[in-house]
Amino acid sequence: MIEDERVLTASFLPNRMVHRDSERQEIANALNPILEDGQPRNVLLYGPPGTGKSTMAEYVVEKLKEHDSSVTWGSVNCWKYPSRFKVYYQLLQGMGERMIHRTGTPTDELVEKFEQKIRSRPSVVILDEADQIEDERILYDMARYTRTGLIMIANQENVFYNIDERIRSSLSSRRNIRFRAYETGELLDILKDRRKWGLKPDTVETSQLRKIASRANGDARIAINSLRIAAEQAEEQGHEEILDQHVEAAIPEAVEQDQSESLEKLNDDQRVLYDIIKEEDEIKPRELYDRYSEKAEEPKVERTLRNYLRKMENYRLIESTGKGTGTKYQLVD
DNA sequence: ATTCCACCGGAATAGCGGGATA
DNA sequence: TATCCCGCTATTCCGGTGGAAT
Repeated sequence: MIEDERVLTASFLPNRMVHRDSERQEIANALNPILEDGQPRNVLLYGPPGTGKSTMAEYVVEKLKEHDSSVTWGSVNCWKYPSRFKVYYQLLQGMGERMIHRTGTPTDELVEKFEQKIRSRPSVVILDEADQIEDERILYDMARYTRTGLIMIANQENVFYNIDERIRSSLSSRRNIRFRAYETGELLDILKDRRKWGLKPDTVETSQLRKIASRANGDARIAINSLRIAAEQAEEQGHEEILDQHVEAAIPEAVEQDQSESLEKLNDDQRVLYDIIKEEDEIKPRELYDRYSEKAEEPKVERTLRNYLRKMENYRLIESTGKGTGTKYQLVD
């Protein structure tokens, strides 16, 4: 039933981006100067998850490379790699630099190596989840390099509200490009595309795709994953085509997989905190600390818990409401 | 209006793991 | 082998903030 599994994953880079023409054009216009020895404008792509931000960033870079094969580029997920060292390490790895040790190497050495790599060449850096960056100098560095286009990706437009004024001004000429949630009809077109290249003919009906599209909440990642899961389940059960029951089961499964990925990134102590908040569905900090100290074998200090909680908020697993003494934590949703 | 308290998060620091060097 | 260096995490200390109580 499945023709090409990769096409049915959200990270697959399609050879055309449906319903994102103006966005693509805007990014290309901002970056094109690097091909003519000029200074590009930096861009910030912002919008909810599953709206094509990361995919579009890579897509535009691909097109630039087709135009000029000397274009070098790197991409980092700043959620997974938030420190200055890790960002440069990832960038260099992506550029084929394998001879770096993870420990013992000073960050400045990585920065220097990176500068050499991109010197006097057109280059692009993609910082995905840019709001998770822990060291502002990264942004400062990136804005400084000549002939280097910077694509930042975040959920919110106001990523740079509480960062240093000097850094903000060096990024001030950036273009903010909004990626809105997909309409159901647009998601349907995306799914049709994936069906064409990913599945054998006549295995899923358009009405079934429409059902997935309407339930995905404008999130293309959820939609595509749902289609894949439905196909996998149908295949597993030896069917020649996807049945409605497969579609029904696949959608919540896709949502759940999305969430459990985040949960896996928590350490034991963070997990304890998460479970307590889940139990209580709304809890004040004092009580949360106390309950945690009882449950954990080797409780961490309060300040550390605050760091954990902030991190978990960034992961969008929990959220806090109110300020000062009125603060309460709860699960997101 | 003033005081009090819970809460937040920045800055400095120690300890750890692990490569590099001599 | 002993020592140095590096990034990272957890910890200590503490000033600032805003809601609640007086």
